[in-house]
Amino acid sequence: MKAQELKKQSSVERILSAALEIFADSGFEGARIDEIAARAAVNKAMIYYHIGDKRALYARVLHDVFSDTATRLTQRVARAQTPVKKLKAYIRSMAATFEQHPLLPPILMREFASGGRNFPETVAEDMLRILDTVSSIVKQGHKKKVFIHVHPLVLHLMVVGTMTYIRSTRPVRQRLVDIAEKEVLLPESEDGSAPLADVEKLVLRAIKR
Amino acid sequence: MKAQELKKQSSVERILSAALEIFADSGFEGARIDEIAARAAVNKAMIYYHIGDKRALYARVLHDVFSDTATRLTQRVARAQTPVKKLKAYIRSMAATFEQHPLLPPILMREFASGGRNFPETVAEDMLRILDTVSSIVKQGHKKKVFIHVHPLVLHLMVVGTMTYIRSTRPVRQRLVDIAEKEVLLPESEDGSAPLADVEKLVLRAIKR
DNA sequence: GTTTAGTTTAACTAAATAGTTAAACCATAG
DNA sequence: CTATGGTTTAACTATTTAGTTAAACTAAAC
Repeated sequence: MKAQELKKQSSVERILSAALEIFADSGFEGARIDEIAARAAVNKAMIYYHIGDKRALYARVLHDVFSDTATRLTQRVARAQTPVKKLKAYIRSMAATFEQHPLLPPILMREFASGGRNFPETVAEDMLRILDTVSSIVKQGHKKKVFIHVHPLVLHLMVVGTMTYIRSTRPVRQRLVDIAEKEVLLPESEDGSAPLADVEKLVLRAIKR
Repeated sequence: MKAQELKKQSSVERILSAALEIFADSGFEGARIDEIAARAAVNKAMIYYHIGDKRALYARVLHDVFSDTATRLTQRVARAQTPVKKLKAYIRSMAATFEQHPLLPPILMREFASGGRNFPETVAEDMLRILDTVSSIVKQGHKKKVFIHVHPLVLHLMVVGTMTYIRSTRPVRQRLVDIAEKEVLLPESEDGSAPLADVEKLVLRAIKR
């Protein structure tokens, strides 16, 4: 690859990385283009030159973060044989997504709080595919008398809600520790994975017959 | 009460109500003082005169919304006798809070996404009291061999996460319906309460021995 | 009717903000 | 070395935004 292309790619990657962090931290409206440029160590005109305006930048960031989430989840679930295994595959796939994109939870939360008005269309379609998958798992499991009857949406929101809250509330909880020494932090090395094992265990117990 | 005081109170109430809606919809940074004033049908200088700057307004709104949440929850739980009844009391009290303050979920989600940097100190203290209560319920239940061992924080985030997601994702889900006729809306009359019955049932099943 | 204190307003200020532009710079081709 | 196209930059523009102020208005006290 030409040095010039590498140079461009480096700039674009730094811009996207900085944008993701700042959109996650401040939301679309609260994010400042100058701040993104400063964090990417580029002149802000480069953002407009390489990517586009603020909204185009945001859409690009969301696209990158959501990229293949639904596809990977549905494929992983398809490979599992039994409803219980499918459910575990679904939960683990969601957990892997958040593991790979730790800044996704705050972005999801803000978008949900805003009615998803900044979501690209592809993200909406991906959500439908994921819900279809969850619906299929739950219905199969109920049919085989392995799961109780549960609304797939409630189950999905329980899984996503719990995982994103565990991840996103950590700074707030750290603040609580500064107020009073309390069990509000989960073990450091586990905030990414072990609580998600808890989530899997609790969810399975919730719906298994 | 004097007519002048009534007039003032009316203005202040309209300002606070408009501010709550707009802070819920756009967050602290995304909210516009001119928009809040327009919605309250007041000149924006009145906001500064009666309440203060943007941050003071936000703190006031949060204070009003969080008002007594922790107190009412701890009192309600204290009145229950058994761990199972205490757990139900806790879940129902959270549900009642969100029922009474439907704009609280999006505000909570944004604040958590922002590390709670705009939370007043009293809110942080209230969260600790709530977590203490949940911890006590879970420990008593485990001691009496009614509940499995579960980290109280994970349980609490599961309850709050599920409830706030159910409430806050409704506009996004409505948009999904516009894309494809799918079961992504919960029954209209139930979006406030029946899913919360589901949450109670699922949570109980998750941790009961 | 006058005075007073509180409420409300139009107009304003200073700073912040997204976005643009012409020019400088740089790597590559010839 | 020169020309070219792409990248980067400093400076800029227009608009938005939070916050302020002096004056007008209003209700109540005297």
